[in-house]
Amino acid sequence: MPKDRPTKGETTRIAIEDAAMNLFLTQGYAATSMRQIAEEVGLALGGIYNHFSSKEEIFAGIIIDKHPYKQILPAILAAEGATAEDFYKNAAHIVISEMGKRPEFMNLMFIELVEFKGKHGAALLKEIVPKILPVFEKAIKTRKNLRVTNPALLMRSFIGLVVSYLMTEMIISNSILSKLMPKNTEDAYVDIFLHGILKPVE
Amino acid sequence: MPKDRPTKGETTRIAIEDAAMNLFLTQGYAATSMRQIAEEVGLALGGIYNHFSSKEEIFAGIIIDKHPYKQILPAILAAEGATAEDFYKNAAHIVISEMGKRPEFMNLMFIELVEFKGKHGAALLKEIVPKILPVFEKAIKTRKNLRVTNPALLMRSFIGLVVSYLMTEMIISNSILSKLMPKNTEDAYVDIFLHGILKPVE
DNA sequence: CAATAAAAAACGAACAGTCGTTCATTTTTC
DNA sequence: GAAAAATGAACGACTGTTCGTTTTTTATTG
Repeated sequence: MPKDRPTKGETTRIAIEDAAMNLFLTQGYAATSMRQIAEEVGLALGGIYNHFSSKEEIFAGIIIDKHPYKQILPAILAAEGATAEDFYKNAAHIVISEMGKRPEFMNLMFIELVEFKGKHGAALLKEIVPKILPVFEKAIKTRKNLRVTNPALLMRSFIGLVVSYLMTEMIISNSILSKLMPKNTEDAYVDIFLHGILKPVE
Repeated sequence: MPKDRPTKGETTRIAIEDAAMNLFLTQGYAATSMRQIAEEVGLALGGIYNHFSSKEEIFAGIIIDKHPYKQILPAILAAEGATAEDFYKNAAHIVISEMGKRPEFMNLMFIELVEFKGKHGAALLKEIVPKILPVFEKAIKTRKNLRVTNPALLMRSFIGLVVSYLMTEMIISNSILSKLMPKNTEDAYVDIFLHGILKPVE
């Protein structure tokens, strides 16, 4: 059954989200006006309100529809076959590199936290968690060399690894600290997650 | 020599920063107006501009003057005497607990990233890094059981640990994931930093 | 201690915009 | 021909900043 071609309304709705996202990312949420969004889409100001009932609703739509986890998730699942060490190493590199390609999305999530205190982020998690958690559950069951056996904790620390790497990268990149960093910081950072900062007892 | 009592201007300047900080934290930066700040201080709108030349300058002043690292730093330095493992465990708990007492400051740094793309954060790092980096340098020199021997990397991953814990805590606290978390997540999280997620090879 | 002059601080009105949202009306799509 | 989409004007309110003026504070004299 061939998919119906999208209606005019659906096309416009997507165009509004695209334009608004670019403006939010480059200028911030509060600094972006509905007039700017309308102009970018090629619409009169009032026309937007046929598709979204408010500025906040546009933002919420973007968070759900445009988050890169939709591209990242299949890549993580494909990395599942290797050893536990390789799996986490590969998965971490995939996520960091995919998110690194779209550093704006970190900004989008920060905007979410600052402007809406996590309201829309919780909705996103509700969608993502059930899809990702089983990956960690399975990894724990099939791999015997994991110290961490709680799936939620493992997942949280994995997300924490990625978030903290990307966030410190953002903070540090303009500062004096970047000169002090070793090359291959990403590898070293992932390695700390895998092996910790301590030598094993001898 | 007794310290001169503060001048009227200094007192007012601090009052403005206090009022503005509370408003920025509860309402966000963009949503807070100069009129609100003035009213909170008990000042006419124009009076603020005798102390700060712009809204952004107020924010920059807050970042420098009010950041809790001034309270946290001495506590970290006091934890220096123990073993490497104890030191990082204690230090992490201190920072997490001190920052946890003021979760608003995470928000303040997010606002900084979103609104000013790290501009004022870099100024803060310039002040903090020279004070903290020696702690990690000394720890590496005097403790032999550290796998990580680059001070900047060790410091970054330590900051990353704290940031990622606090941030995932913020994100998760309203979501379904919080129900799945084990008790003592903070301990377990710090433990992953210390020992990694993998068992040592046997 | 008291009178002073200069500097700092506070006032309050005004400027020149921008903002999100609404709505009756017309046009386009289905 | 009914429903959806687009129009464009209007509303009422709020924005950061400036500036001439008045008041208060501060430091220096007698």
